[in-house]
Amino acid sequence: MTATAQQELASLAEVFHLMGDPSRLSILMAVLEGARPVAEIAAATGLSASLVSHHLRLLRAGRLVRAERRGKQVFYTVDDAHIRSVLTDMAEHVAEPAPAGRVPRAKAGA
Amino acid sequence: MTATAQQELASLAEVFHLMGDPSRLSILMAVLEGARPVAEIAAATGLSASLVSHHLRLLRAGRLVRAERRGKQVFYTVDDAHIRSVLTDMAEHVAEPAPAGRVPRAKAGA
DNA sequence: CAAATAATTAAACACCTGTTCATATGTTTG
DNA sequence: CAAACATATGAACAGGTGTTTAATTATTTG
Repeated sequence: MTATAQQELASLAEVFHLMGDPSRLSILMAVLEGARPVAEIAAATGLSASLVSHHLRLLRAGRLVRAERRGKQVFYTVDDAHIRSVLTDMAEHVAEPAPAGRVPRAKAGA
Repeated sequence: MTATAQQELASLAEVFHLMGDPSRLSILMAVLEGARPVAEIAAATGLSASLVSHHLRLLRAGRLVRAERRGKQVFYTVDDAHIRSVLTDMAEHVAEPAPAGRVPRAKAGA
C-alpha cells in the first residue's frame, strides 16, 4: 500500500470516527436540514450546550460542519453533500431487517 | 425524538464507529472486492492475524462482513452493498481539497 | 462601561478501546 | 492419533474519548 493511500485511509477513518458517536451523530442530524444555532441544537438533541460545543469543534476540525456567526449566535450546518448521502445510505442499511441464521455463536450451549 | 429513533441513531453510530478505526477500515477495504481468508487480509493490511481476527469479530457482530468457512480457512466479505456505496462516497469527500480560509482560529496572533 | 446572553474553553474523571502476547480451538493431513 | 496449519479467544496494558462542572471569551444592549 502506498503512503498516500495510508493517509487517505486515515482521513477516511477520521471522518467515520467523527460520525461514530451517538451525540455527534445526533448533532449532525440536527444540522442536516439547515443552519441552526448551538442552543437550538442542544435543545433538539437533549445535550448540554457545553457538550454540543465540544463536539462541534471536532466536527468543524474534520470539516463535517461549517460555522457562521450571526450576532451573538453561531449557526452550524453540514459542510458537504457527501455527508448527506452517506447518512441517507447508512440509514437504509441499518433499517434493513437482519436475515435469520447469521452471526453464529461460538458454541451452541455455552 | 422517539425511542425508536434513538435506537436507530445508536445503530447508525455503531456502524460508523466500526468503520472509524484505521485497522478495521483497511480490513474492510481488503475484503471489498471479494472474499478473502484471514491470513491474506493480514498480509494485505500489514496487521497481525490475531488483530485481524479480533476486528473481524466486531465487524461480523455489526453485520459489516460475512464469514464463510472453506476447509481450514475462513473467507470474509463485505456484507452489504450499502457499505460499498458509503465507502465510495466518503472517499470522494475526503479527496476534495479544503477550500482556503476555513476553520478560523480563536485568535490571530496566539 | 456594566449587565445579560451565547458560545467556547480548561481541567478532571470515568470509561472504553485497540493492541500485543500467549493460549486454545478447529481443520486437514501424515 | 499426532503434527501442522488457520483462525479464534483471553487477559492485560497503554492511550484515547466522552462527559461534566466551572470559568472564560465574544457580542449585544441598557
